[in-house]
Amino acid sequence: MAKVRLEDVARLAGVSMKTVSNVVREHPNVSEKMRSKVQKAIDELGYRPNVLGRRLATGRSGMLALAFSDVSLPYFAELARAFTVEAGRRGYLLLLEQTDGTLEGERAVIETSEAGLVDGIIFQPTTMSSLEIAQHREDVPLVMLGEVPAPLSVDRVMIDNVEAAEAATAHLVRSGRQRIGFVGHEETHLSSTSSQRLMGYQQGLERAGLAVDMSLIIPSRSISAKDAAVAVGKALDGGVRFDGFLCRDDLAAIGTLRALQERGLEVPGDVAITGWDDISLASLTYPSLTTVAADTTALVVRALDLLEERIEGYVGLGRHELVPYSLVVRESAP
Amino acid sequence: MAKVRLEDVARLAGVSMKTVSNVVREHPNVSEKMRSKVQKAIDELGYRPNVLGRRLATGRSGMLALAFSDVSLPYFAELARAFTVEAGRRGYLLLLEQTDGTLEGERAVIETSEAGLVDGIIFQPTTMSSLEIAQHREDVPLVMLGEVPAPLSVDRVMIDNVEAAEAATAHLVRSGRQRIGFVGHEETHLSSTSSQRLMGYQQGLERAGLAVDMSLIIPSRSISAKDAAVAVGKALDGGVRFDGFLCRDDLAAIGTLRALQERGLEVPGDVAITGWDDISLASLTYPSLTTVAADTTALVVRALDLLEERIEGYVGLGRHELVPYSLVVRESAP
DNA sequence: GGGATAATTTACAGCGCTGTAATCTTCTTG
DNA sequence: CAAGAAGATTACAGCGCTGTAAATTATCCC
Repeated sequence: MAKVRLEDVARLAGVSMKTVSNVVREHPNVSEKMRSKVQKAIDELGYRPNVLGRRLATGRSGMLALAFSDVSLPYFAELARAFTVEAGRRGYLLLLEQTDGTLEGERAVIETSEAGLVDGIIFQPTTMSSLEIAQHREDVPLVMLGEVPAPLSVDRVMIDNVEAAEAATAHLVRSGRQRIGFVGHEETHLSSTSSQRLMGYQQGLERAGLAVDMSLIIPSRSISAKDAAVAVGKALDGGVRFDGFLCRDDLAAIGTLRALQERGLEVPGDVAITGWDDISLASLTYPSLTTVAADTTALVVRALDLLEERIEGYVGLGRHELVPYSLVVRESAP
Repeated sequence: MAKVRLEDVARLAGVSMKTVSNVVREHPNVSEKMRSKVQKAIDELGYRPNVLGRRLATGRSGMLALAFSDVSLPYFAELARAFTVEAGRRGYLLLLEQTDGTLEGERAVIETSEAGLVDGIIFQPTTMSSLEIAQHREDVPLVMLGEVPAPLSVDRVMIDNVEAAEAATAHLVRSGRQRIGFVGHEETHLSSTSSQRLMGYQQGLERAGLAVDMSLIIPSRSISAKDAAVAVGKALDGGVRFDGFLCRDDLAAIGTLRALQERGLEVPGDVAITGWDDISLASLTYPSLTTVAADTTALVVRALDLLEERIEGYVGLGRHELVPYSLVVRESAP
């Protein structure tokens, strides 16, 4: 079956192309008579509008790009799901782009976004500088996610990482922990995410009158459970004692948990652990993880709200919004 | 800065649009003189080709859709990552579609694919019937993934689930397990995936001379670690004894692990567990999971090979291919 | 150096659709 | 019942690009 075009339908129905177009798009000013006549032709021919043609004509592609480092990280996977669903509800399709957290990858995202393929882009950078982000073509609406400093001109949605980290630290302190470690940040090139969480950790300790002990701060070769396990294991084997861990994210927490259990330490008996992100597996480890949970729904909704406003033509300084978070208390740090 | 079109570049460089187009696409027959002249104009204007225009003209969108139930499931997230990367290597962008495993969702995928937006689609259905899949418009190349029976006309890549399940079962038997349970299939509307794995489980038991005991077969309310944990917990609390579990997937295995640990049972001492998918966290649970690992790279590469061949115009009966798998032996079932 | 061949470059028609503006109907209302 | 308003329909240009085929220029060989 050759492809059916708008024109074919118009010819069969004996009306103009525009009328068919109006019927297809449910334009209000179409008489019932026309509508049914055209609909009949559409059904008969099995016509499907070609999205590309429409998009060229309207200048809207109906697609959004979602760009972050790596979907295989559970937090991003869950974020991707939430965005796909909500974007779908708003009539957009989602293009997935991964940057691997590299500068090249992030630049590629910006490039792609300029090719007119997508109407807007939701971007969680890891390394790109705020300056460079600000220089992207202004005609492509962009909303940032995450902790990288946002240029004044760009919208951004995040949670207050410093505050949340401080709250989690306070929670550990409250349960009597004194030697609280921090695990999972990068060994070099600290990301903004890690640095804000570290800052909150430090504040939390200081506010509790505890000294920051550098030997308790354990970086990880990569953002993964495996490397966190290795790093924590090495520290433990090196004789460092901990009674609590503020982990940069749930993956680090899972790695930490394993490193402790391998060595016969009890969680939370000997050591308490908090994670970050509240990935769905966080409630299924044993013990389950106490973790910082961003209000993902709010995050997604606000990000898309801001993006749609930009797409509708809003101009103005970047709006920098915070969405709520909560500390979900589970077994690993009651 | 208003958008720059091909025509603007052509005018500035004093050449035809087609020549600019040729330069942009690195067409071989362009003289060096022309190339540099045009390139200069391109740089001066900051021209970026508009992908939509190109695609309308060539009839190729350069996009592929990847459709499955839910990216937030780790296996799919990891699959999505592999596909994005490999598709990117081949010059395609990936559109993510989620079906939630519902018939509606799966139909929507087929619909979208017909709108000419994507050049092809990689689709892992859960419930759609082979007949209905076969009826999709033939002009949209489609490659199936997974265990749903594939129509004769459609390409499909999978691993031999029955054989793999049998192998995993045999592995459990070999370590002396006698009361091996199966966990994680649907309570009603068994998916093809579950049913094939159950079949392999049954074969494995029978071949070892063990009887199939229905009380050891534990369905789960949903494909999730949480529901698997609940289901297994209920069985254990109901007095059913197990010394091994073949789990439908790693999530079920994680849930099972937790259910056992909560009740003070040792893994693998009292009970051995195998999972399926080898998600990245499988090596970081404690104990780590023995699991069936599909050769994802091969899967992705073959799926894209087949799809590209279809896009290039290959017609012919559906090719049904198997890719290798292996049983990764870790702590949960040594 | 002339004719033939190969290499470049160009003009132009679309790809499939929608916006605009113009035209034609139908409906109100004094 | 006619004039004007409102509603429905249409013709057509054009979104930004590339394929085709024709036109032009360069290259080759005896």
